[in-house]
Amino acid sequence: MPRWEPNALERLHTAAIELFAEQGYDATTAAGIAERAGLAKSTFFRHFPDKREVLFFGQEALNGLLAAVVADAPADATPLEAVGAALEATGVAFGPQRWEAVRRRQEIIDAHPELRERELLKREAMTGTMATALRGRGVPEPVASLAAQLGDLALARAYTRWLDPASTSAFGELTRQALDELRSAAAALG
Amino acid sequence: MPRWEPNALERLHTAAIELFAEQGYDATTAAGIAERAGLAKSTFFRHFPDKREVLFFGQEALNGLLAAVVADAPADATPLEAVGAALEATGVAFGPQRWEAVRRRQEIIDAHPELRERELLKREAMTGTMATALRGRGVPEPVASLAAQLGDLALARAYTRWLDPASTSAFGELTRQALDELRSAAAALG
DNA sequence: GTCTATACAGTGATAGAC
DNA sequence: GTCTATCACTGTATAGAC
Repeated sequence: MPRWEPNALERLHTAAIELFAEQGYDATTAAGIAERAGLAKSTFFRHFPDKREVLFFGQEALNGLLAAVVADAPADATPLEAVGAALEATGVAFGPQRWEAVRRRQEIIDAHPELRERELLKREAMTGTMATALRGRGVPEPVASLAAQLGDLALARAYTRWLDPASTSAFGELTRQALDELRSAAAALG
Repeated sequence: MPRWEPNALERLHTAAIELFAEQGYDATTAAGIAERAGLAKSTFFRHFPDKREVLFFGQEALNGLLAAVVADAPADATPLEAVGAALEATGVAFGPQRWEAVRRRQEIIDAHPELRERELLKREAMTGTMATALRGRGVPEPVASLAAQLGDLALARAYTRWLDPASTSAFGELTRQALDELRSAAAALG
């Protein structure tokens, strides 16, 4: 029997979500999260570089997924088709049963500029990942960056629609639709 | 004669730049900046909401400029033409005599993730400003957001080139060139 | 209306022990 | 990998000086 319970990281994540819901983000301290998880404050900071990061748990995995899907797209796929495949793949994180949790999390982020900042950094990382993967496919600049940016914008628009209580479409359908709209708009721009 | 020296805000800004150059960003405290400026720590936080913000002094003015130029573009200008005019207008902040200061500032930002975050937030604000101004011209979504994003990407690419010591072009020329490249790439995407 | 003084909660880092 | 303990610094709040 170990001297401490395993899965400290996940317990901290869960405890944080609970406390944010109960007390709000600001009123919740890192020490309080650790306590709820049965750990010490310093243990929190060992697992998460700062308090904000606990809300972006799992983002790195999503990044790896994006890179893999873009890289593994058919050789004759256009840049936008490869990006579209990547966006659809992110749907694994946005099943119907996760809607409520995702919505609550996003409300917290939207209400706190410091969390908006962190979110933008994560989005930039995702966009950069897609651009790099596209260049790995031989797509030249500035096409790679542009396609990745279009993907980022499409993902953001799909995400917003998915969170809209009035919407009923699956996430994959929304990303496809958003990217289509943007491709048409791009073609009409110049 | 006033009981205190005027321009506290600018003095703080100048002192901060100096100390960042001398000691690095991390080793410089808000109290140290205030002391160098002949002020108290609490006065620093009266002028800047946090330590990072001292490096983004004047960003709001640039935002207002973007909005005005997009709004005042000729009635028959396309969305990208309006955006192009806005990007060229930002050139006032990037004259040759400011190159060294801008370069030093950017080196500090690039070396500190927390400053990268703040930079992304400012960029998003600029992009949002342009998109809103375009909608004000009657440009529908998602064209307005797309054009603004293209502008953001063009600005970023022009900025990077302008900071490249090997480059000699004026900022306005670089923005025009970057936006042209992106328009071509967008047309070729789908 | 701008600055100062002081006290305070919380973050995040660090060092040493189990 | 975790704990305790300590610490500098950030950022807020308050009350007051000029």
